[in-house]
Amino acid sequence: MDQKKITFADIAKYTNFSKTTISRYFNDPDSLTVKNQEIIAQALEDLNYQENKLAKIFANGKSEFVGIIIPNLYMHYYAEMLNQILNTYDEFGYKFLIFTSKHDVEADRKYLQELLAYRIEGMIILSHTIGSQELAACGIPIVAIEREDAYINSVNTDNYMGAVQGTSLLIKNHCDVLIHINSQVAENVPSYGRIRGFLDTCKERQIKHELILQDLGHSPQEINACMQQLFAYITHKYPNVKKGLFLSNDTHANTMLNIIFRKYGTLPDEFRLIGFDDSPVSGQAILPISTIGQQIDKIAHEAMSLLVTLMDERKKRRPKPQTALVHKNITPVLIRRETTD
Amino acid sequence: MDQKKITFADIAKYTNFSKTTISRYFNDPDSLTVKNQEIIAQALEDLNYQENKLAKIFANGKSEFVGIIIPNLYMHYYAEMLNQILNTYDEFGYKFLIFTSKHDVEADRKYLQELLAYRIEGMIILSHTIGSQELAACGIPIVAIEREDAYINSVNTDNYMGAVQGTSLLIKNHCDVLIHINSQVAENVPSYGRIRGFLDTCKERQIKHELILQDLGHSPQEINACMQQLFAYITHKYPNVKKGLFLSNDTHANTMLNIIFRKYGTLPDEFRLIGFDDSPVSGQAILPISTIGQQIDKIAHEAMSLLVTLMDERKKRRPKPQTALVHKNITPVLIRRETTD
DNA sequence: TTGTATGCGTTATCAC
DNA sequence: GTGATAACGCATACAA
Repeated sequence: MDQKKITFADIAKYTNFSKTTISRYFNDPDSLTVKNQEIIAQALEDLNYQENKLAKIFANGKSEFVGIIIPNLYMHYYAEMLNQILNTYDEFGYKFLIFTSKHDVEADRKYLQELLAYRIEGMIILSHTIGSQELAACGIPIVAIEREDAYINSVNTDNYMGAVQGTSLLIKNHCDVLIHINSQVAENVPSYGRIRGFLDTCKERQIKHELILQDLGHSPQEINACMQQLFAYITHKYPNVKKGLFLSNDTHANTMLNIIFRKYGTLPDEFRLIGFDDSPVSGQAILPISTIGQQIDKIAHEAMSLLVTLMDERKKRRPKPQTALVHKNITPVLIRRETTD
Repeated sequence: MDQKKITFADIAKYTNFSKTTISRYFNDPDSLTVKNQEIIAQALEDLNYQENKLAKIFANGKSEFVGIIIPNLYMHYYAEMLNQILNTYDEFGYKFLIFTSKHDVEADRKYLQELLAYRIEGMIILSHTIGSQELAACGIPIVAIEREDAYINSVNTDNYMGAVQGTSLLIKNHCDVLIHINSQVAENVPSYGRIRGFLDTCKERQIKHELILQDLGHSPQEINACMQQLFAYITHKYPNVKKGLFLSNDTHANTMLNIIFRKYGTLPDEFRLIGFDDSPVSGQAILPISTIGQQIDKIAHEAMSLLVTLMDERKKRRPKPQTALVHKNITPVLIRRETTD
């Protein structure tokens, strides 16, 4: 097909310029006469030149690569986040080298080394395995999204505010008792804010509430079994009162809704329900589920924007080392659908 | 943090070997004495060496990059496919450079050029915008997944077989009339096989059927409106007979199921329903939906496996140009859940 | 088993 | 405005 690639040397020979001039044509065209620009442009056409970014990177040290380590793409949240991050290419021009975490620190460390070997200029991390202190030691700008971030920058959903909004809505719906169902999240993870937001709001408003923290299973079957059991527990413990259920995410909310709906053929007034994430399932449920919508597009953009700032600083002749960490919060939006009034 | 990077030259100086020997330590360690291996290993530790793959790639011309152009990550099918492709890293070692298509030929051409500039060794394409003839002209191995593939290799779901299985199940369920609802897919796209499979099976089994091909909308609202209208049409046209509905995908099937379920509080015996894809929504529906499961993991693995074979061939001293295109089909699996007997 | 010399395709630093 | 030359960090003949 195409034999050996055309290089600046070929173009230089063809045009009787030097390689330097060809290089300048690409990096500082105005330093050439218009006429010579045209000559070179024509030569590029004639020889069918294809630029070699690897050589360019190698020569100037700017890889324009950003590394990503993300837990999986099975969960819509992560898939959409990656989607939005990839979309920043058109604005910032950085390419992404992506690894999915195997929830195994050693494997992730290997991926990290591989990324570093490719001279990534910065990194966005969503995986939880490697501690932020270890990450900070890499010596490149790093931005975390929804994970422990004690020693690195981060952009997160304002989980606390989201929980306050959701809890407040359930209170406005005149629920007698509020129940928050979640798994046992660590306190240093941003999403722990959902629990704090729920508790604070309930206490402040002096409303009866219960916090249920337990393993909710991983497979659909396990989740279903858990929700089934929790439904039995809740209906037995709180009969004849209006129950406001705040689930940790939309998948759990949907599972719970299905259990209730199958039993009553509707969502009885006795139950109000709210999820978290605004994932597709919340809108496609048998009854569209009210939820807290994370602004994934904004989070992705803020993360890349912050990262680009940090990477740019590092490219300067006398880069100031980053002094204070940045932890940015993005406010979520309450989405009222049919499982709340 | 870390000043300038350690290179082979530094290690060579430190150990009194030559750069060549250091290089060999990495690429052919057995050619060194065990003792010298240890000396170098120690030096690597002492100096905290970090390998530079960019330099390596540049020197030997093997980028170990595979390019991907994929429509989006919003649809679960694409997200999971990308997930599975990324997972092949552990087996094949290729890194991926990924772009999401903007459904704009010019934008996609730009991405393609960018990928080529990074000297990708091969490419997996799921985007539809660029014709396969143009892609074939790139001069690198390319494997298509579920798109027009006249001039390039491909790995696809056996859509025809999937449709045959689904249609047969509906027939086995004693449906009086079979209805396939799909959008107007082009005949040169693999998923058109679903339509052929449906029609052929119905004709062969001499069963009453109807093929509904129309724009089904893109937003959840549009889809819901379409399904609502189709439901009215179907119930009016086929009253008092058992209707077997074969929807083009699980999202559509779920929307239709919700409409039926909200109306009757159950899925009446008069309706049997089957979707396509085995996406999460099919299992999380108010009634778990029967569906045709695409073996995304297998497709991804086959695609990479094929691509690796082609890329390897090209690295040989006298590579044979690929003679015949490979078009591989992966059989889907029928998943019987609660919307069929 | 180890070393020398050269090449990979750009950019960067000086010259002119 | 343009050119010669030296990096950049590693791989690979070819020697020894």
